[in-house]
Amino acid sequence: MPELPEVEVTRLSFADRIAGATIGQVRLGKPLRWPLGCVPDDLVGRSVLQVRRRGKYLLLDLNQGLLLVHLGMSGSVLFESDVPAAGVHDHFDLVTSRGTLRLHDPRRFGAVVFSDHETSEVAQKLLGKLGVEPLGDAFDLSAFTHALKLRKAPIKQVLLAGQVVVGVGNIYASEALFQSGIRPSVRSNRLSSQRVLKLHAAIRDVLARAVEKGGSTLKDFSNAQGQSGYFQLEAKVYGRQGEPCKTCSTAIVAIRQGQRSSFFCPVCQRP
DNA sequence: AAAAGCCCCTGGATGC
DNA sequence: TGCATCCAGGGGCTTT
Repeated sequence: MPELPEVEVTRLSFADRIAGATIGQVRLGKPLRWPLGCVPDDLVGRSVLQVRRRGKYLLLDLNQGLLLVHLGMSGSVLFESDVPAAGVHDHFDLVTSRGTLRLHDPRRFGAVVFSDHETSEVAQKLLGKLGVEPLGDAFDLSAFTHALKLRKAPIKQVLLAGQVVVGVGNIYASEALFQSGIRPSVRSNRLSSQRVLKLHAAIRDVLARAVEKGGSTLKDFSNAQGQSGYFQLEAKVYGRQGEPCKTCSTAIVAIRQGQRSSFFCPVCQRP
């Protein structure tokens, strides 16, 4: 499932190659989560300046306006000079002078949205409430500590909500909490400053290592060159319920939190 | 304002 | 073999 590392790995795998490309044609498949927000032909002739990332969104800056691309649950992007004929799950093709950018998304929770400006209403609706970038300088310990003090929900759900810190989805929230020895059910405002310190470091460490490994390919994630990631091989708790903890051999436990599964070691992660 | 629950979607696993 | 059911979860939306 694309979280920050998968989106960043995707970005890195095509940003340089698409920069400077001119859009020649746009093809739409089945509807995605939201409509494109402009007539496809309006994009023809514009050029792609650069590709940025905000949380789990890819931002394609055009010489006029920008495209916000979200991979949802099952999305992946391909950017090649020659792409095969569109399949039933290929819902967006941006044909450019340097290759075709294709969004493949079986479950169609993903989206491609055009906006005149990053500060426009449509863009702010998607980006406006996002928390800080965990791999950036703005993710500092004191602000993180303060933000967690203001929340009473379980820490796992506070991380997933993305209003304090972005990009941490179900896999990396479980892994970061394991690495910092915190049980997912602990209330955010009850965490000691010592534990917040560990969690802060663990989030950065887990996400950065996942980017280095090319992300996690649980099912079918691949980058824009079709390459899989390998971080799933390093998962300590995610998807390992009943299996022995790699640190203490205790069976990993799965619980439900907010319609999502959480995984933890009952010995290594204390309430 | 925060928190909790609902819903969108399809493929794969499971059960009868 | 076939069919029904459940589950995966990002995240915006609505309700509490």
